[in-house]
Amino acid sequence: MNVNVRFAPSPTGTLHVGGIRTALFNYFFSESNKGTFILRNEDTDQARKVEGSLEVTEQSLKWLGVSWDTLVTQSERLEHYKKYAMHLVSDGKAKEEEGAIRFFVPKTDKTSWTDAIGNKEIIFENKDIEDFIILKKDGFPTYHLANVVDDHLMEITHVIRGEDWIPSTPKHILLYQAFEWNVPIFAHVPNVLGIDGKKLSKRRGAKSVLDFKGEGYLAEALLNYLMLLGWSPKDDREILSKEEIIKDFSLEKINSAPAIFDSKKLDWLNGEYIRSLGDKELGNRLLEFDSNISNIPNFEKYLPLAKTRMKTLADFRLLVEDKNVQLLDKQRDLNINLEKNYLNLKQWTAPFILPATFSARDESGATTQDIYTVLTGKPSGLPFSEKLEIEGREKTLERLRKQK
RNA sequence: GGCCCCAUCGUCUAGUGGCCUAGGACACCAGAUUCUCAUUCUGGGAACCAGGAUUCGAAUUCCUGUGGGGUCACCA
Repeated sequence: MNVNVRFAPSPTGTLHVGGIRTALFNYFFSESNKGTFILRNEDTDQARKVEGSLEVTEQSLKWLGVSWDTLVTQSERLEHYKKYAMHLVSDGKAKEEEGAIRFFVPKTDKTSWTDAIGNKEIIFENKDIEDFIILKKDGFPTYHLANVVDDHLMEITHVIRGEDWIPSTPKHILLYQAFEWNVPIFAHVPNVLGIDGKKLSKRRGAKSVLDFKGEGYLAEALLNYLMLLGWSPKDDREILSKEEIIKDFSLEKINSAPAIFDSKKLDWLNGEYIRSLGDKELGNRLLEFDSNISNIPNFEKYLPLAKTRMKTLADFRLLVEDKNVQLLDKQRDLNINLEKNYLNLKQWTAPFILPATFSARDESGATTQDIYTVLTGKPSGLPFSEKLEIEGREKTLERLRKQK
């Protein structure tokens, strides 16, 4: 199958996860059919344009490992839109109106198409569709015109976009028919909803893709999670690499119902990906995420201990760093006993630290959680014997003395 | 409100007339392992929106209702 697809964001803000999922569907559809993938910057709205939006989109895509074949910008293609708009005018299908050009919808008949999502026919009565502007008086095209002209010129075979475009699809089809062009296949993918059940939007606090990066999510985990939202492989697999998705991807397997974004499952997946990383690789990812982590002495030694306890890369620092708290009486006793036992310890290694710590605990009538509180300021954390071995005797004793 | 889309456990989903007393995953609960917390392992509760119709048989097909969502710009 010959496949050409495009992802066409407008540069009016940062790309959130709903938008990126549409990009992902385009990308994987193109990849699995060895097609081409165009990134099209739809900057035809002068007023709403936000500087830097395209760059953020590119960064987001790159971070996720999504590549595109060409980048085109609509504001550089104004003459095309104008030319085709004038065609319509001279054919009597559109008319100049106060400096703008309006397309006339034939009010009889119906317009329909078979949508690839759910393989269903969607029908609109033409009388319900209003005449619409195709070229604005500032000389820029509206989405409808620019989209149809570009999709035709770029030989787009499959238009994969959000389902909020369904109501304007008949307008686009009417335009294709007016130009006597072939109509591409439409695949309207359901929206991603927030926990409130409403469409994700920046206004309602939808996070951008780069926000997830900043919070310590792994690109492959986010990508995996997003693909599971509304799409599923043939079997029960949940953890899928890019290659596996490319192998399995098809439009037919996209669900026709909207999906709610559930961060709990993302957290789980991210943890799974973190645990699957080798220590060295995890260390590199941590440094990329936060270069200050290199200031933690022997930070790489904590990796095997922290790995099973992390949901995001940001958790590492939280796990390793200690806190200061006010001790209870029995914890104060424990503190004293620990200092005594540690001073006399023959060897500062985990197998020695462990029994010495427990005997101090028993002498002071404390609990194991008290040990963690005294040693780290937190009721739980990395296994103390190994953690203390890494930190060294001096640092440990210093803490015990200070909080006496 | 008009038009359009959608409807399986709390969430993501499998399921395209009999394999379904509905499967998997997350989350949740319980137990095991464990130096805490996690990880890991085992087990558990949890769903076909409602009502009609078609059929020997319906989660799967068709109607109606209800609910949710989207869209109604010289914005995309």
